[in-house]
Amino acid sequence: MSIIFSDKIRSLRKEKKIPQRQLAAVLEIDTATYCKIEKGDRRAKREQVIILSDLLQVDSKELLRLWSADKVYDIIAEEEEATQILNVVAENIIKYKRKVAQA
Amino acid sequence: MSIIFSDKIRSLRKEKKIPQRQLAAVLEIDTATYCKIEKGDRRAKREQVIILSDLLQVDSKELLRLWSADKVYDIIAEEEEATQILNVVAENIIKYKRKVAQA
DNA sequence: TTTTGTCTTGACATTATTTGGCAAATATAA
DNA sequence: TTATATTTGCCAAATAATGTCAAGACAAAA
Repeated sequence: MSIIFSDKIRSLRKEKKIPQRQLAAVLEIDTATYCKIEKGDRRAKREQVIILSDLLQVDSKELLRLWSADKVYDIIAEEEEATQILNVVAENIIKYKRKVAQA
Repeated sequence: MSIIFSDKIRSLRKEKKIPQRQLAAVLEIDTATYCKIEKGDRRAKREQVIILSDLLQVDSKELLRLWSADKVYDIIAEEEEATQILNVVAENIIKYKRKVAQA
């Protein structure tokens, strides 16, 4: 798994000197589970990311961006044409936006 | 589900006037399953994409690119910051490449 | 309209993947 | 050492994805 997201929350947590236990408690999950999230072994849930952004005092949009990026990265990391794939996606997002604008 | 990939194979198939039944046979799946792949209800497997590129006489790299793009699109389509997410991913790909180059 | 072949859909069982917790192990700090 | 924090392996439960069957829809031709 990728570490784009997990690296970020780990460094933020250490910065603020909060133990995993404490964040895990608020998220209502086991410490072990939280640990795995921070190591990139488990994926946080969307709502958890939002709660975390609050606890770690960081913009939730930024954290969600990294969280999504992580998922994308996992898909294309092994592909040789990773960058081209991103281009294809970008094109299609634009295409879709046009469609929506028309409607 | 997204249609970046499915639209492509559908138009190629129609161009060549091949019935779904025939492609399904080579892929050793049910016609219904193939239909769903072409409608974007089911995901083709990697090997199936390669077989398809052969049957449809198209570069397998191109088809795989669309196939991957589809998966990525599904993840970020609902996100408001879709484009920014792609940027984050692109940055991290570059970062990783640097690391590999160093090693 | 009926027939024929093609395509599509929904429901379902099967399989694969992901999840969270527990307990034990390891690391770090006091 | 003792206490606290983090990590790991393993399991069961939950969730998601897959493929098939059977039935329906659709289109072209007879």
